[in-house]
Parts: sequence; C-alpha cells; structure tokens
Amino acid sequence: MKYEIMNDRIRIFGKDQFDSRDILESGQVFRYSKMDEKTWEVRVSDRQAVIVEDEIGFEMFTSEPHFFVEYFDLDTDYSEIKKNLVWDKNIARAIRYGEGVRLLRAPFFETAVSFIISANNNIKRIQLILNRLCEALGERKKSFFAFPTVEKLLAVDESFWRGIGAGYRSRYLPKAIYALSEIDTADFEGLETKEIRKRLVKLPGIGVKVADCILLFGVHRFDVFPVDVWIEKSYHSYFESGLVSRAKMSEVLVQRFGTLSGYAQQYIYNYRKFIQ
DNA sequence: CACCAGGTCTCTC
DNA sequence: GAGAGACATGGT
Repeated sequence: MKYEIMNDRIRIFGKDQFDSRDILESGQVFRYSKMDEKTWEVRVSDRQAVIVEDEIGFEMFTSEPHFFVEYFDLDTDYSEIKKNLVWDKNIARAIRYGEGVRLLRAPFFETAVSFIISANNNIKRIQLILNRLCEALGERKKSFFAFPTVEKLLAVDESFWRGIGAGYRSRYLPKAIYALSEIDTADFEGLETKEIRKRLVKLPGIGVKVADCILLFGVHRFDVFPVDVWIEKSYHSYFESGLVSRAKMSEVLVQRFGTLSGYAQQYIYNYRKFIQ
C-alpha cells in the first residue's frame, strides 16, 4: 500500500485498502471515537492517532508514525488478500461493502483484557468499561488516558472491576490478568495456533471465541475464524440453517479459507448489519 | 417492560 | 461431548 512517513504524520494514498470506519468499527478495537464524518481518533497502549479523510486518501496525525505503520500493518498488500478470497460470493460482497478493512496488529496484553470484557457484551458497553478502566488506572496523557500497565492491573481485585461495570466478568479478570502477565509472547513463536489456543482457553473468562479473537488481533495468527452471534447468523444465512455448534462452524470455515480465515472473518463481521 | 450484546462456566445426561 | 441455565449491565 502506498504511504509516506513524515515526523508527525503518515500520508496514505488512495482509499481502496484503508478506511477509518471499516477498520475501527469492525469490532477488533474498542478505544476509538468518531469525531466527525471525516475524522477518527484511536488509542492503543499509551499512544494515540487522529485520522482525517481527504480527497486523495487519509492523513494520520501522530507523534509515533512508525508505531502506527506497524499497528495498521501498512506494509501488507490487501489487494493480494482480496484476490484470493473473492472466489467466495459472500466474502466478495462483504469486500465490496468494506474494501478498506484491515487487520490491526494490536498488542497482546491489551487485546486479551479487552476481549475477556467483550464476552456476551455489546461494543458500546465494552467501550464504556474500557474507558472507565483507562481513566481509573491509566497514565494521564495530554488528551487521553493510556491503557493501564500490567503492574497497575495486577494490583486491583474483583471489586474494582465490579466498580467500573464489568459485571460477572469481574470474577475472572484478576486471575486471568495474573496468568497473562506470566506469558511471554516470544514463546508463541514456533507454536501451532492450536497449541496457543489450548493454553489461552485454560485462563478464566477465555473460551474458544475470545481465544480466537486474541489469536487474530493480538497474536496475529490468521488461521482462525472467531464465531460470535453475528458470524453465527451469517453462517446460517450463507451455508446451512440447521443445528451446528459454533465450534463446528469455526472448523468448517477455517477448512474453507485456510490461512486467510482471519481476513475473511473480518470482512464478514464488518458486513454484519446487512445479514438478514 | 422485555430483549440483546464479538460467551463462558457449571451442571446434567 | 452435547445441551440447558445462570450470569451483570447499559442500550433500545
């Protein structure tokens, strides 16, 4: 993808492989806000970027351009990925709807905590809880709060999570955070995706779906197809309407899309509101 | 007032 | 291993 780095911004040329809305509103990140029709803001760990759409593409304002080149995976060519997915009519339609979808390379720990909170929850409330979390424990920056450090998160108990509205997930979070803090993601290198999933689902509050989201967004494994309520609906309308478990759906879909499963899933999820 | 949301856990068969 | 119910909470 064509882009240019300056010391306080990134200039992105064209709109066929990058769109703020498609990327930020496709449920892979929760700490973002839409400022107006052309302007979006996103926060990740202790950094922030503001993205403005213009005639020729997008301009991303940030003091850490290299960090965001990596985060938005700007060196990956999505035209190649799309080319290898459009044989499926449903994915092709979803790609046409949201051609600017990209998979973020989000940090492991923040992604894991966020997706534990995401379980049986809606995006608005996930955002609300994460914002309260950052305001309570995150470092105060000029115009936003950072995601809390591991040390800060290790220091709070169940009642803290109840206090910020995390609900019944509050029971899982302290133990899960301790276990996550013991993980060195460098140890994942060389491991099969299935093996990492097996380790993640041992943690409280992490089932197969949450583990797959962590694998996709936080570990950058693409041979996964997280199945949530929306993907379940589209599976029924696209494939079969009979009784199938989510585990079986995910298995069938990964069989179908292989190492591009994560991308296929993201295009479909972004298209979710238009499926029956 | 119900019903729903990027599910997980526990108990039962 | 599959199926049923409970579970916090804010939005519609």
